[in-house]
Amino acid sequence: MPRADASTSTRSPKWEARRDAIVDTSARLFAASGYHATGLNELCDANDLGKGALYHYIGSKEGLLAAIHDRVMDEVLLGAERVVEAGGTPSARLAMLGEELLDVIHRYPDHVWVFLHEFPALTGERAANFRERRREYERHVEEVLRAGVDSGEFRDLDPWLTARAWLGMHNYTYLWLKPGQRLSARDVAEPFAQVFMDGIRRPGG
Amino acid sequence: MPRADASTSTRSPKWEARRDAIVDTSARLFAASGYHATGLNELCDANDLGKGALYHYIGSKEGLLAAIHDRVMDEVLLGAERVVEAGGTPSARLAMLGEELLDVIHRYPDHVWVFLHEFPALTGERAANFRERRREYERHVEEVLRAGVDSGEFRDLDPWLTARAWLGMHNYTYLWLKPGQRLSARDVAEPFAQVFMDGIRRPGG
DNA sequence: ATTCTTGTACCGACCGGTCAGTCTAGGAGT
DNA sequence: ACTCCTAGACTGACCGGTCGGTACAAGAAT
Repeated sequence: MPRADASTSTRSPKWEARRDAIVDTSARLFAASGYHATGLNELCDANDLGKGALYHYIGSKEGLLAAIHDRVMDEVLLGAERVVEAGGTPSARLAMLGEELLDVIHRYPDHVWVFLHEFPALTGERAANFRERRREYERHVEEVLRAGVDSGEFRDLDPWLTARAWLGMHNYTYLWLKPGQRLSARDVAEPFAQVFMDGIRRPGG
Repeated sequence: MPRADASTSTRSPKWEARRDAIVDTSARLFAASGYHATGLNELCDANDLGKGALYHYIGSKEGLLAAIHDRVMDEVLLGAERVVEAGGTPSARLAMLGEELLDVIHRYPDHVWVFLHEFPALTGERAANFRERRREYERHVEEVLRAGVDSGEFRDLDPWLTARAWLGMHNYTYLWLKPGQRLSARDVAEPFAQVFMDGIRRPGG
């Protein structure tokens, strides 16, 4: 639940800012060509840095990939926590969860693209950490669905399976939901919520 | 609409069969480690072939990737055509479309994984061909939704956006829908159809 | 004021290794 | 004898990553 590396940072704010910029720029390259297909030299060119300087900031290529993942997961889990704090009926919470998720996808299209395509490239502890945070988010969704079934607001559905349907519907927008396009995050979140909510509400509700 | 290379094949049936086997085996490797991360030598080992023999069948690494894509798209479009031939109400057609799609994902989990993760690695004509066939399938979905709106069976929704919701919900199952697991394609298709259909049906229908 | 010290930011040549793909030579089937 | 198929040595490019060293700014010591 805390941020990726939190307060253990021993670096200057300037260093952190530069690193963040590198992460963002690199996410764009990875999204455009893929993680393995993007070479260190391309990353250096795009960031206006030599290899030595780049490694001064990122440690390793996989560290850079992990930083991109962390950025997305930080935002997504923060959104989920806001939903928990806001409370409300299961329907309201599910709708807000959708808004928050689509907002992240809309604001970080490159990071999300990389995360959905390249997560298998993470290894060891980094892979385990990522999987755990992803599962944590999925549990939030399942929890809301379970609450709705228990309260009778939703019909008697399988929370796990229904969560997968919900996640697919929303995550898959990474292919076409981009800033500066026709549709905003809210333009999509609303009709999606309407379809999904009508689809799972108890008929007599 | 026709198969990928159709009758232009000048090769023997034995050659075709061997090639198909290579495509299937390689799809497994690509799905496990990624296209760029899987080397030619690994492909040779897995297929029990030297580099010369492998290239006799695949032409190039990207040709192999394209063959995996074609296999999926052949099946998916074939399913869509069966739906068109079967006819029926928009609801019935959409449900059948879902069954067919999940059946392909369930039967070709590796191919689908590769296709959803690595399609940006296709270049030139191969990329254009793939995009066209993908769009063709998406148009099938939009068409059914439009028909449902026109007939009054579905409420007045945006066919394009709703098709994306439907596609996401179904395609995203590639992450967990595998043969030999708890859930069959039909086990998933049915509840998915129920959620989606209730979500888009006209209230008074 | 001036030298010295320290640490951060940075460069790019260079390392061993691996990549996709080619080529030569020959075995197997007809 | 001819075609089809196959192995694996080989090529040149490129890979991720390291390393020796430079530039510079901020203190500290004189």
